[in-house]
Amino acid sequence: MQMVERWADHIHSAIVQKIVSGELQPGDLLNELPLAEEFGVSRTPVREALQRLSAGGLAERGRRRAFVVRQMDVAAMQDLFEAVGELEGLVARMAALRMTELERQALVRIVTEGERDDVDYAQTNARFHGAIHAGAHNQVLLDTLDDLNLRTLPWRVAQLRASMSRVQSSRVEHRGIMDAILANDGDEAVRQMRAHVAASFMGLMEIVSRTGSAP
Amino acid sequence: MQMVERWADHIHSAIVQKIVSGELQPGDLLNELPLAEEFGVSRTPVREALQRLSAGGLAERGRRRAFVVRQMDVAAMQDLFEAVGELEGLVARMAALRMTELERQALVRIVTEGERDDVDYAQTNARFHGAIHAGAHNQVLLDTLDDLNLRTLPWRVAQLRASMSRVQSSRVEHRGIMDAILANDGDEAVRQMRAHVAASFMGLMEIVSRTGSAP
DNA sequence: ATGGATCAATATGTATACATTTTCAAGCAT
DNA sequence: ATGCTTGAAAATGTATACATATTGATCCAT
Repeated sequence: MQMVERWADHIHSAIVQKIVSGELQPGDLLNELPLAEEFGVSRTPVREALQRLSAGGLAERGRRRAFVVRQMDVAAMQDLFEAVGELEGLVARMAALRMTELERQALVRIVTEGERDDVDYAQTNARFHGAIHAGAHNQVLLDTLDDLNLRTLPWRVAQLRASMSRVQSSRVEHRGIMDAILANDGDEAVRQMRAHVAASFMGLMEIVSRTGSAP
Repeated sequence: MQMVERWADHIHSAIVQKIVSGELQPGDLLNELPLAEEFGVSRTPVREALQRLSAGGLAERGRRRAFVVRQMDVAAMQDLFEAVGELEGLVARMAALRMTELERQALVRIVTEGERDDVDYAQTNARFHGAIHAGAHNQVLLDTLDDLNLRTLPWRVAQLRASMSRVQSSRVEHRGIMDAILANDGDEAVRQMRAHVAASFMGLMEIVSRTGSAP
């Protein structure tokens, strides 16, 4: 009973990886035949993968009805980042009100360990937000937020490498959010989380105006 | 240059309609071959439609990897309804802070006309929420909320017919939310919108425990 | 009688061939 | 030179055939 991963799933994951890593950039063509040849399969599983990418917001239809890696103009980017910020705030407030004692201790551990100098910031940040998402105890909001965050990743990779100065202030913000949650202060958690997300997105708009173009 | 709708789109819309209208109920099989014969096409466009249904949360994989109309246990239902309530509240607050004067007047008109006795409540409710969604001026949140609301529809149809008593109180709630928005009172708009959505979902849990079952 | 293995049935996964649509360019008329 | 028409090229949309996997039942061994 060996379960072999289906090609459609594998191709989907592979293309997602290429998009969020920057190997595929917004506007790049996603034609079926070249992809099929690249993976050594027919167009059928490639089509399924592309349709899923489109449903997830990472691809859109371009000329000739072909899929392209999603492009976003400045307005769309602002909407996306604002949505993520508001949702992260919402989830942070819920976490502040209903996290279990175990989950709170795990959060403290993540923040504390993340303040060491030999740990990867990106991973710490992911674990931090992951812990809060889990603490909100709502699978639907978790999935929704994951989808939106995935859509921001292609635009964040460039920024992540550039601004190491963000790491130090981000650690401070993490601790501030953690304190608000530990104090069951939902409103304060919202405020600080919104500010944290906004700060994380700072400087991305100029990248958009360079790389992105209106669909 | 006549643009003929593609089968995949048509089939997708048709199945969505059947699901939200109750003709297809949670747990019902969505096998490819019967659907292909029903629409007089091959399995290919049917598969695309089903995959899109799954991505939209209206279908899920069942036995034999076949798709079925999505079932939800009580916990999943609570998560979904809570998510909708929180997001509606979020959007209401944003609308209160940034609706244009024109949009505010349109909202007043919708609420006022909705209080007449010869108009359909479901339509009025849809127009009311649509106006607020638009007033939030964020396409991403609008799309997200539309997706989640669509997922609640299959469970609301039964309820909508049953409880006519909700109409009167719902009108009062609409006016309360409107007043908060007109007063630019974001926090009050959140509170009232959450209460409104929660009241709209009242009584659905028992339907879940009858119809739905754990996946 | 029960447990497990094997095999057939059925539905999905993939490959391939054909149809349709969309671009783009070349050519003609104005 | 400009604008429209026409047609060929290329990509997606659909149909069909084949491969694979899952499920359920039957048969055998204990």
